[in-house]
Amino acid sequence: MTASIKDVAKAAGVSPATVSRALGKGPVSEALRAQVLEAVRATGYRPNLAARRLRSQETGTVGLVVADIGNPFFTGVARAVEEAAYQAGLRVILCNTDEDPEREAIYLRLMQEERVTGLILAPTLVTAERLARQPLAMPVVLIDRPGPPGRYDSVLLDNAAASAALVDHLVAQGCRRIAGVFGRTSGTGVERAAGYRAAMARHGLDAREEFALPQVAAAEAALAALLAGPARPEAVIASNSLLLMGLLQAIRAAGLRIPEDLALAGFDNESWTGLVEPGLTVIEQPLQEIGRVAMSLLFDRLRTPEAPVRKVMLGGRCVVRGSTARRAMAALP
Amino acid sequence: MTASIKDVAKAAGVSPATVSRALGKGPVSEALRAQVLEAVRATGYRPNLAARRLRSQETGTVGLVVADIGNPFFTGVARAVEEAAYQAGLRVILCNTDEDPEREAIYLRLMQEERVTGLILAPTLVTAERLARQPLAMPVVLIDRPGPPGRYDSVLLDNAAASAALVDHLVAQGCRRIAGVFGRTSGTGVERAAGYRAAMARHGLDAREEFALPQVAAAEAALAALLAGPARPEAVIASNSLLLMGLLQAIRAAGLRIPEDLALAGFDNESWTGLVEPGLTVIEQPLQEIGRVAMSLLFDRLRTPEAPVRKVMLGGRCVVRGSTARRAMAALP
DNA sequence: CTGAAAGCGCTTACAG
DNA sequence: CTGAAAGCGCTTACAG
Repeated sequence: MTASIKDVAKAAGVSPATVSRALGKGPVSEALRAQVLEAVRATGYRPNLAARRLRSQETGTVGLVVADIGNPFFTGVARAVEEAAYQAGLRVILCNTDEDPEREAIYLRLMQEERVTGLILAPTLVTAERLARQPLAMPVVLIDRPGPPGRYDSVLLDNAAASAALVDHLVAQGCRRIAGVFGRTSGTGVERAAGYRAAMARHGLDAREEFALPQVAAAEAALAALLAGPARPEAVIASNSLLLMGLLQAIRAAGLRIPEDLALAGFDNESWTGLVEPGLTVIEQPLQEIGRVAMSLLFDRLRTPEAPVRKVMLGGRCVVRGSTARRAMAALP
Repeated sequence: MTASIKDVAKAAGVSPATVSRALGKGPVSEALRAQVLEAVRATGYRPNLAARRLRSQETGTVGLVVADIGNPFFTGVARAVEEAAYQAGLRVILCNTDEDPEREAIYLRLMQEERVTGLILAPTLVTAERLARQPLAMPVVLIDRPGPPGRYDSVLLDNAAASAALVDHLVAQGCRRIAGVFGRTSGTGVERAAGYRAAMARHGLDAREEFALPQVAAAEAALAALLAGPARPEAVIASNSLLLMGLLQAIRAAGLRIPEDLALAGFDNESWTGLVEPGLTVIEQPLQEIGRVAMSLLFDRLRTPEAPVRKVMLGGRCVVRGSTARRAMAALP
């Protein structure tokens, strides 16, 4: 069926070893190389990567395991990872876990069976905890979400600073009753909640937190809980874009005006956040940079396996829009 | 380093063949199977997929090559493909070409070298044409975009019907000068333009077409061209969501009201189209179904390679929103 | 620079 | 049911 290296060798009148060298980096005379390339063309030969990997014990493959490839955050990071991998002559296997720890486990096992050179992983909370007990037997860089402290290289948003930036901004706009709705499947939600709490305390304000699944419907329930409470909030922060979208819909459905009745802010500068009325104030993450740094950490780790663990924290950018505008907000009591 | 099947065999006191059978489907006594599983646990053995694939000549892998994984259309289809593959015990290699024919060529070559069982492909126009001259040496199902006629199984939106539905709807709302902005990198844009043209002709109306790269900036230029023309359109149709977003921004930037000054409609029911003001009228595609049908066509093809080529056309759903509301539109001349 | 040979880690006829 | 042996398609020391 498909031509093998033997067929090419026969067609070129050389040994399989010479074909291999001509197509790889081995030393071959120009004359033979030309013969080989001609034979490759004639036979339509394509190397069998399974055989190459088995023999060379190098897969030239990076695994990228993310929670939700439909999330523009991960799409953006994936692009950067793919670009860096391409530059380095590596392939990327992209796996989407849908925030499901079971799928995560399946894919992590698969990555081992594929013998990937290294892995870039955005783990759920469940898997982050399992990683503490059952370390992965390959070089891993964590992105977006914290894992067990001090075990793996990682590149994260400075979540404490980002949450603080949102709180500071809202306080500057005159808000005092600021609530937060945080995703509960990832360590990121936990970190952003902690940052929010710390910032609120710094301002001498009471924190009011809800934890929710990263789903539109869950955000609606969270808003209902907040509105039902004693001191109705003047502003709400969402820790991810799905929750932000859910809150926006729920606030509209409740007939409340943004920002007059309720200011709204969140994470991730997705294009729709700038298209809705009013535009939503968000923390923009440096997607490209996260992907680039993750690959760079991975390459460093492969080069020097015993180097100390590195944790890189990147700053976000606060994009201010109408959803937190001061002049439009109701006067404080 | 990593345990091989020999290590497991030694630990279990059996031959490598028995280990292989115990982990696969071969006939093994219950006693030996238990010993093997215990040895697997003890050694932390994970099969080497490269070796398995080389020996069995089956990769158990489906390639999915899409133009833009950041596009919710492809994300949705990819989910369905992945789900169907998972059910069938297959893996999916996801490749993102960014509408770049060169990257497409690289990935198609890679899919051959990976010896994928089959391929699901959404080709650019350039690659669709190349496919006519250089057929792919593996089972392929085309999705979303047409290829060379009669060569490959495919599952497509009924683009003519979808375009007609938009035109009919706009005509029913009282529009007559309906323009269209179509993506020019894919066969889909071409098909939707043809459907638009046919529907306009059926109504006795003049077609007014612009072709643009699927980018926000290109949509702005297209709108400028339309507005600069002699008979300013009352409505514009966008053939994909990036163009739709670009048109929305450009119309707003031009200070025009939707739908009073210009009605707007397009393809793909992305969440933001329902969140903006006014909501945008769009054709919703059956993403799940496209992915499921594609995999089913692929499986059929693998089973019966000589069966006649099949082309499945799925209907879209017209989601009517405020951007094409009649009462709000200006009176006709 | 070139070829013959070994071997990567599996699976699978082939005997028993 | 079980084991010994062959071989998938490559690459890479090893000689020359």
